[in-house]
Amino acid sequence: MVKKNRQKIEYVKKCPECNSKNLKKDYYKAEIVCGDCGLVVQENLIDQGPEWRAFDNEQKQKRARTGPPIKYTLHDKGLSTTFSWKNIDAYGRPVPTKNRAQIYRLRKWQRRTQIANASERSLAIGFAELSRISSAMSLTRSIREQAGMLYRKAAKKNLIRGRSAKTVVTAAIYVACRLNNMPRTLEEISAASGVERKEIGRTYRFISRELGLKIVPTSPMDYVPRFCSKLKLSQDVKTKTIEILKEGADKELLSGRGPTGVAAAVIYIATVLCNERKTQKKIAAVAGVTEVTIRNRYKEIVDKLDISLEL
DNA sequence: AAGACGAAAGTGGTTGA
DNA sequence: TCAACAACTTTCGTCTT
Repeated sequence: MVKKNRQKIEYVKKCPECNSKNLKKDYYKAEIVCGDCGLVVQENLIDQGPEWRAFDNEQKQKRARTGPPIKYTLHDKGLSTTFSWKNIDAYGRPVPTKNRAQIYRLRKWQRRTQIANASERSLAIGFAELSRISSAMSLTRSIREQAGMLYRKAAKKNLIRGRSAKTVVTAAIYVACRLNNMPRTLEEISAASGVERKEIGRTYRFISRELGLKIVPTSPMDYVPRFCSKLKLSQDVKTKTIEILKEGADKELLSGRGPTGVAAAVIYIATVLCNERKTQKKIAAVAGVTEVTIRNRYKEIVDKLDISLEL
């Protein structure tokens, strides 16, 4: 359902003369006229609606020349100016009656300029959150944009209802990373965004299903460059790792295993082979798995590929 | 003392009846 | 809806460097 963007003016409801509710708005003469007795009940009417009409969302977007104010801070936690509903001034004195009407108008416009409507608002919150998280994770521009696009799509499909904007944005980032073959682990994204891991996973599954995204399972290869550089490993190790992974993929012994665990184990093997040994603990920390998993994987791989690791 | 190893029990999510 | 299940984690004792 599309919400009307038009602001409601507080119109007179009944004709004071004949009590008829049959009032007609006349935007050309800018007045409200009683449909029964012809009395002009309100003058100087301002037509706050657009002069065009739109019959669907696309038209609405095309024709709208203005949007909500692009000031993210307005949507930030209490950073924006608000008017108290109480009729007292900054010193706690009651506002004189003659100024009340003015204050009332100020309040009204304050509200109106801040929030165009609920969906625009959550969009703004989302984008503010998006830029925060993506810079914390130093994501590339194209991933940011894709995440933004996904978020917009999700918003259009009303998928955010019942979820927090932040969670949906976070899930969008996760998806965008995967689509660009630059996967991040759920832990990494969780750390940068402050959203719980399982919450991200749930939301990510939900939006990828609803938006009909085809997401291929991640390959351990995608993690290698990032993990290696975090561990400050040489190019030799990286090359070796990729080599082993390719061989492993050919023999189909990597399927069904967590890609991060496999990547970590193969990196471990490569460091040993290249005499650049890192502890399992360090690799495990970078990859977000436990040492035990590394051990299990690398035993399997060494067995199947006949790699001898003399120490 | 730190790292590596492995057994055993626990966890969260998927699957199939 | 529930139990079975696979992958992975946690925990902990033991061995190795």
